Amino acid sequence: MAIRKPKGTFDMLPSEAAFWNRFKDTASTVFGRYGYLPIETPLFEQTDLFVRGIGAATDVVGKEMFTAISGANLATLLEKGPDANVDSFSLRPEGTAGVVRAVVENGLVVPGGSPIKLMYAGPMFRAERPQKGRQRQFNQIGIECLGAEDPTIDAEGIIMLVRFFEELGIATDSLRLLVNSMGCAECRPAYRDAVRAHILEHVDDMCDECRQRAETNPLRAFDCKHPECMAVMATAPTIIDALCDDCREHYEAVKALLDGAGIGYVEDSTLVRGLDYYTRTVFEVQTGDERAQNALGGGGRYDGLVEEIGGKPTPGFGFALGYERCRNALVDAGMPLPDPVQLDAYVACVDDSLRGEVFTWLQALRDAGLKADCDHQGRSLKSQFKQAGKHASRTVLVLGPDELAAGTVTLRDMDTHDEHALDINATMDFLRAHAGAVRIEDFLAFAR
RNA sequence: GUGGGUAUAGUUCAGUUGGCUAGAACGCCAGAUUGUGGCUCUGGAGGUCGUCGGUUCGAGUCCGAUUACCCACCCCA
Repeated sequence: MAIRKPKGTFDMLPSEAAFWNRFKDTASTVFGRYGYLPIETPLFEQTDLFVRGIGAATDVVGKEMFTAISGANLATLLEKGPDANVDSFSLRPEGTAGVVRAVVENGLVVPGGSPIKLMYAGPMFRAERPQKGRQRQFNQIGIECLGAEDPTIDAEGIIMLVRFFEELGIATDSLRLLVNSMGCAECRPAYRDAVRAHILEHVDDMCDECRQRAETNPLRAFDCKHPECMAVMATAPTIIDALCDDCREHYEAVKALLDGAGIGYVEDSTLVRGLDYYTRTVFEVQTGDERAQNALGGGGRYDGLVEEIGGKPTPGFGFALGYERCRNALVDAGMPLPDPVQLDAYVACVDDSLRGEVFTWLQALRDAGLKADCDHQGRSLKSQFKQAGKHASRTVLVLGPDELAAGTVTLRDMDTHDEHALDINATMDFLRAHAGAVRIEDFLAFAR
């Protein structure tokens, strides 16, 4: 039986891949305006980085990581059992931990120094049951800003995200921006205890999972969709009331900056990010319709993360966007994927004896900077023209016995149907004179 | 981990109470007189009907198992 792709993966065929490139380019352009610089980190890291960074109690770390142990270590593990202390690596389930690790390891931020702004794009891996908008290998674009606690970082980050969606062509009035503050190490523990107490008070009305959450992570009960649980949580104390003065001030400042920039948002005191590292500002962008997997992107502040993975205390802020989900939203809204095939010139061969000439012309065109191709299957001239049409070629260059005898080639403009007899030597000279820089418009202008 | 759905040409799908030599559209290939595309017309290639087993004179069609995929819950981007 033919080998198939692993569950939850997909092939990016040419038009899809072209769109992914456009997505990355758009992000690079927009985020670049805010001073964000590109970074690439490994697709796998030591498992411990994610355990400490994201949180051992999270679903992402607890049951969704692809973890590998290299050959020799595997032997040790088999020999000594689960307590053996061996290197374990995991495919990255998200981008923040790796970037923060790189910043710390390379000393990119020092206490009291300038903040650094970084952006990344690439695949993430989670061993989930696949469904629409949720794959095992999926692509994210994200940004991280390390070393600045100021609310302007949070606000400009959110604005930047909105601008990105605008630039991409997603109608922003079809999106919903939710914001909240989760407090900090000062005020969150007390709030967490208050929520736990509230759950325990109504424990008989709640689902098994939420009872469990009371112990492990009470805030997550806000995400539960059981009607009974939602009813209970609707009367739970809100984080906003529990914020310490510093957090409240920070939160108010972020909102004021968003208001000033004319960014519409909805305050949602139940918005709880599922990763443990978030503090203070958290936000999420959703599609307006109530589809499954409607979170296109989300993020927030993580002032404790750097320290958690072994760096000096350093504030941080970041967000990530799911490429496939944004793509789905755009396609559902009627946007066509780009057509990746668009040749400048197709070289047609009238007689088999001239295939050598065709090859020479093809190389000359390509070296001049044009996208050019020819038939590789000995097709008829008529069929070659069909191929040119299929590849949306702007022109066709015809080489035949008649041309050869006259020392010319025929250039057909496929849009206007005009044909020009070009002198071989003069044309070759023209192509060579502007090697690498010829555009098809230049070539057509030369022909006239 | 839990639940539901679907598996027939490259793709999207028809196949009526079991009688098929398994079809359509699109795509692909080739032609429609002399060296020229898109439209139209004609012809052609391409399927052990997911896999294994059962019922039957006969199974794409019924039954069972299995695998894969899709969708939803959960979680997250």
